[in-house]
Amino acid sequence: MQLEKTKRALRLPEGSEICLRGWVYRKREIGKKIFIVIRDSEGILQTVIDSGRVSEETFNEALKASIEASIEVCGRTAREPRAPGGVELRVSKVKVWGPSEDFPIKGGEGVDYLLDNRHLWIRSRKLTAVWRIRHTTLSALREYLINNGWWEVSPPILTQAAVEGGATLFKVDFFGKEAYLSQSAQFYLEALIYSLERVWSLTTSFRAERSRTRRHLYEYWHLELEEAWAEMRDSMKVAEELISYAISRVLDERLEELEFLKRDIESLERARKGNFPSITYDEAIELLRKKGVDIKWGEDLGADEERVLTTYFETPFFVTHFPKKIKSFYMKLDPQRPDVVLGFDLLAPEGYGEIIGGSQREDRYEVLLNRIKEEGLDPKEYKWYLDLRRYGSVPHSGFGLGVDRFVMWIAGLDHIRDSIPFPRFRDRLYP
RNA sequence: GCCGGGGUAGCUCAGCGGUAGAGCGCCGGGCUGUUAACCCGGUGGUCGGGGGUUCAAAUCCCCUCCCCGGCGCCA
Repeated sequence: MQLEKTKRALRLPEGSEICLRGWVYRKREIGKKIFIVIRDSEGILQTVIDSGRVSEETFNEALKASIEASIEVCGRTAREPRAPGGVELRVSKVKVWGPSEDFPIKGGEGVDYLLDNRHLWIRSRKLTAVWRIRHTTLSALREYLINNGWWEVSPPILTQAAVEGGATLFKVDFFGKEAYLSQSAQFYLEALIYSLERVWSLTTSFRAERSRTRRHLYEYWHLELEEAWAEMRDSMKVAEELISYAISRVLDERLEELEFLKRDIESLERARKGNFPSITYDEAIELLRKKGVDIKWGEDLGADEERVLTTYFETPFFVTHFPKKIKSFYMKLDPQRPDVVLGFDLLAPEGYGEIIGGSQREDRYEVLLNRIKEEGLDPKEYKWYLDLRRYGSVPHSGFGLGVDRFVMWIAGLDHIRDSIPFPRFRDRLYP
């Protein structure tokens, strides 16, 4: 008999003889019949073991198949309106591969308990749907870049210095020297454009900031890219195409999973079309004041401000030209207005907030050196980074995408922890 | 780091000075079409930890640990 997957089995002709391998998702014993709903990587399917039609030995084997036991069942498919999905498997043979002790997750458990049992909870149907959406998202992001002439490179994770400030780095012992886990590959990508011009990397980034929000991880997946000869607007165009392409692929390939998660598709359908609006920081301040928000020019946009701005747009939108005081030293100053930088954020709608941060980089040696000094940083720490402006500097721009946040928005999750199988956040290191 | 909420049975919670409770789970029994099956019976506790007040503390006070939500930081 043919080994099948649950999802395919639903579409086979009635009476097909097949075997299924999977895990016991639900089990109901009614008198002389046992209903076992089997779960595999594709979905679920109800199976029936009827004591009148199988040997006593087979029936007893089915009795042993407790929740989450791994089993193999063989039988004949049958249309059955009473079964979920309209098809069930009438079983002739049962084999328990790995029995299961009393499974700790029954339904109704709290957040803390589920996180302590994350290694078991990740097999839930909800999280499985997220993993599938995450896979397609990652695959689409890569595909876009590969098909559009971007070179994938591999920057280091162990680094010597900070990209932005030093307070938020995880320190590790590098044989007696202090080393840090990378919080961004940006500087390394900037170095690599002199060889490959358009480069990207997908790595974990680390931020040792004790965040208490639903949008922060200490260890997160960071897609970064950097392009030579590109101005800020060029980079924004790439961001828009990249995001809308990935959303489009997820809508095409993961509709079932989005529906299972009860995701409202409307917002994604609008985003797949691109054409993200763009406003300047100045315009953002103006819009906020119109809505009665008390904010002065020069103040950073916080969560409350982002929420208000979101009400103006139904797609992701850009905010550009921030005051230089609230942004990093490496962002290029606007030649027309040296009090603002050529930086941009991309904010997702529905309250999901910033998913991309990028900028044109300062490519003039003297200006960059002065900016480093202005920020009270030590130029010696940035020696090699400054060198890049001494040997054939070019205008260049780039950005970083928070992959987990992006997945969180696509899947409509209410917490970033569920966008990744084993989240590192708060004080959680187990499992 | 700051503000707020909370730790009581395996799980979710009620009880808030006077003999520790419910639902679910689990175990046993019944049932040949269940959908988180149902019905009957059974099982279940350092009331997060330490100290104090009191005749008496899960309950009041102090210290401490842990969890959740929000802000800040950002992606």
